[in-house]
Amino acid sequence: MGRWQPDARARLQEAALALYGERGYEETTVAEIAERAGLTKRTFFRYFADKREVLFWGSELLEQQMVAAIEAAPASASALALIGAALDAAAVRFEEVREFAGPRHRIIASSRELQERELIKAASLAAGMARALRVRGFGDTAAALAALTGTTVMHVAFEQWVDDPSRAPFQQIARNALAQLREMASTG
Amino acid sequence: MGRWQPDARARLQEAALALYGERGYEETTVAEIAERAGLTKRTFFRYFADKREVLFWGSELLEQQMVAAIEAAPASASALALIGAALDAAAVRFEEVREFAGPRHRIIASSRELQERELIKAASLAAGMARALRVRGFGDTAAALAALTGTTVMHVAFEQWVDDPSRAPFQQIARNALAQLREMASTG
DNA sequence: ACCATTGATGTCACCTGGTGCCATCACGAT
DNA sequence: ATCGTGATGGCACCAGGTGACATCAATGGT
Repeated sequence: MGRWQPDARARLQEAALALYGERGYEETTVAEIAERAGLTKRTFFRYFADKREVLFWGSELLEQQMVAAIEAAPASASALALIGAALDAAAVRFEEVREFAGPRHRIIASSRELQERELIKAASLAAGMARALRVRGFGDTAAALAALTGTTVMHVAFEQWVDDPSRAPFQQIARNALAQLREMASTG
Repeated sequence: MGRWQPDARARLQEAALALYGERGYEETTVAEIAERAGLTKRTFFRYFADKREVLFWGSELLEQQMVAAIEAAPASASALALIGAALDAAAVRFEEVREFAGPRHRIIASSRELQERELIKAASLAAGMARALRVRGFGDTAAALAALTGTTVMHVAFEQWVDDPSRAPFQQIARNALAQLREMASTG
């Protein structure tokens, strides 16, 4: 045994999730999170850039997997077909963390600061997908439109998926949403 | 003359815009903004909820006008046609403030905090438009997809419009972007 | 002219998020 | 045993943000 317990980062994440859930995000102090994890405020900020980031650590992984799906798809695919592939990749990730998705989502929904952070993560994701689409030869406008449409579908599908009593798979919900959007855009 | 100069809010906005532009957002202090406006930090926070909000005051007006456009459109309109009407309304507002749009946009682009705030304003706008679409009889999913698609098109069009050397009208750029999105969604 | 009310502002104390700097302590390598 | 090295603690400090209270100008009534 050493001076330090292992997994300081994970302990801080667990403590934050618990306290944010029990007492609310704004009512929870970084010092309290650190204390619950057996650490100090100063150490918290060595692992996470700010009080919000502790809930979003690992979001780069989702972006990487969605971008990788775009890069791996067949060359003949249309822009929205590539977005569909990225959403399938997101579905894999979401199902992995389904257990934590509900509580985490409720916490985020309760705080404007946290919603802001989630939105900029989505924007970063869209920027990454747009870059991948441009690499595949799509123009700036087409790439941006398709990538942002991807985050739109992901957002709408996520809201339906989380807390869905029938526990339908995210992939199915997202595919339906994307199909509905295509239908909407091609008629009228 | 009285103790108070008039237009405290406007003076604070001007001071903030100037200082954010000259020295950068993060390098500017609320106390400095207030001092430049001949006021104090405490008074700044009576007019604006936080340091970011001073750049976004009046954004409710845009939302109101876009929602009103949705409410005023003919009953036969499709969801995306209503979004097109809302974008036309946005075009009117944007052209009114074209003079300030460039500097303001560059300031926002320079700061993550400000980008977060802008994103949540767009999300609020989308929520407002979705509500209006539901009132018009569209289902939850269709309303959310269409409204978020509207903010997507607005965002992409805005980026092209601001600082565009040819000074093409926002309405034209947005209509082109929406048409391109429809095209993309209906093929492939 | 005098006074009470009201609303905008100033003053002060305080909390919290966040950071820089340096000290400390356990562990592994030599 | 000693010497780094890396993770942590401690402390001072700044800025954003808020609550409570004081202050002062304009207004209106008497």
